[in-house]
Amino acid sequence: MKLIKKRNPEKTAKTILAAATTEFAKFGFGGARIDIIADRAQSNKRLIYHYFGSKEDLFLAVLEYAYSKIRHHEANLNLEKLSPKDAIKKLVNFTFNYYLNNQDFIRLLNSENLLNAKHLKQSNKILKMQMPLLSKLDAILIDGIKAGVFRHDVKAIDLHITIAALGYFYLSNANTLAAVFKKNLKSKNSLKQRSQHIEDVILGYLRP
Amino acid sequence: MKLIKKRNPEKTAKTILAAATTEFAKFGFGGARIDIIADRAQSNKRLIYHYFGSKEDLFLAVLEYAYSKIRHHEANLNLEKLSPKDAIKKLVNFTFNYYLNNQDFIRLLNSENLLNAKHLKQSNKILKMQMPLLSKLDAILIDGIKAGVFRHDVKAIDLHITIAALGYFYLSNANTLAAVFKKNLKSKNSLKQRSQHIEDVILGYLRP
DNA sequence: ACGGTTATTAACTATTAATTTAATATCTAG
DNA sequence: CTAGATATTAAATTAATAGTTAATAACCGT
Repeated sequence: MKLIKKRNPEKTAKTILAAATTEFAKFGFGGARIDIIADRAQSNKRLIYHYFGSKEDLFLAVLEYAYSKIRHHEANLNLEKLSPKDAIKKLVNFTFNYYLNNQDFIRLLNSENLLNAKHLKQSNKILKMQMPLLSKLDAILIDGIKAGVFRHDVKAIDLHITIAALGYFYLSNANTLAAVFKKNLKSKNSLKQRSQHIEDVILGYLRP
Repeated sequence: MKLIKKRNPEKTAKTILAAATTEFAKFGFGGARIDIIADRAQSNKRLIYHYFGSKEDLFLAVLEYAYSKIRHHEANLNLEKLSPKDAIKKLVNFTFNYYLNNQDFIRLLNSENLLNAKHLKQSNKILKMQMPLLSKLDAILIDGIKAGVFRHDVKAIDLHITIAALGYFYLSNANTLAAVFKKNLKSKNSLKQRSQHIEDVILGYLRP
């Protein structure tokens, strides 16, 4: 008689998703191994197919969950309560720190971009997630422009991408940059400096 | 009697390197197929091992060659002849356009970063390549600060990374951003706007 | 308490792909 | 002109690995 665990479908699926996140982040879509995900989840390969269908569908589930997490955090920043300048400062610092503390997210996105976002393109959940932040940012910029503290030609989507770029690139390319500059970009000191530089760039740019 | 091509070792190696660049850029290190590289180079799998040793060594050769190309272009910009502001403008626009016209380079770097730069870290050629541009940029900044057209707290390495980040991230993540924003970021118009925005950000930031 | 549904397990399969072996042809130095 | 070195080719090898099959156990409504 074989030993079979007590059933717990939801927990099993969640554990698989978490193990898959780690594995995909470490090795990318192609490099990730279904066997390893199953082992790490203390589960069975067959269950991955049972719950998620295929390696590709599993990867999409991982991506969707990763996006939902960052959007959720962003939604809780309460930027509305702050002055335009403080709101931008808070958003900029949050963004850098989120990437820093969730480098799995960066690696998942890099892997997906290498695949031309073929999984995300199929997702209908993703589309709706992004809009809230973008319109919030738009409102902040309008306020700031009216108050005369921001330059007039700034667009929300441009700024959003730029804020992301400044931290994301630094972290996602830290390894090649380190090889090229022979400098450890992830030391506490380097990170603090980068964070300050990013704030300076965004606020410096926004000056009227 | 089998037909065997006339010998041409140098051309063979070069052709393999070019085919490998395309293949690695398209599919990343893990996704690239030695068979396909051999076919595309109208060559033979065995020759890849003959000339390059292994898939990993081939990838490193591809990376080193890709870096040497961009550094070579940068070296020919003749920034010294321009005013500090014009020099920065030229560098910023060159950088974006180079990435735009050489997206293989971006994809190679993304793939290498997903592998924690394990190949580049072994390279001794790479180290020496980067320094010329960085010291040139440093000279430009010092001039600009003296002339009172640049802010006093700007550091060459920070600015260099930031200039790279603004274009690189936009292009490397264009596919996921497009999925999320439902917008084609690679249309002629979007690219022109982005290019202008990047210039605005850098020059806006640099104001004293 | 039992029968259908769903969760779980282990073992199998078919395929793919990096690397090697071994055979043959071309080149080049003396 | 010939022998050793190098370039080229085709085919074999070996190791992984995504996905499947089939068997069994737990759950749950009635």
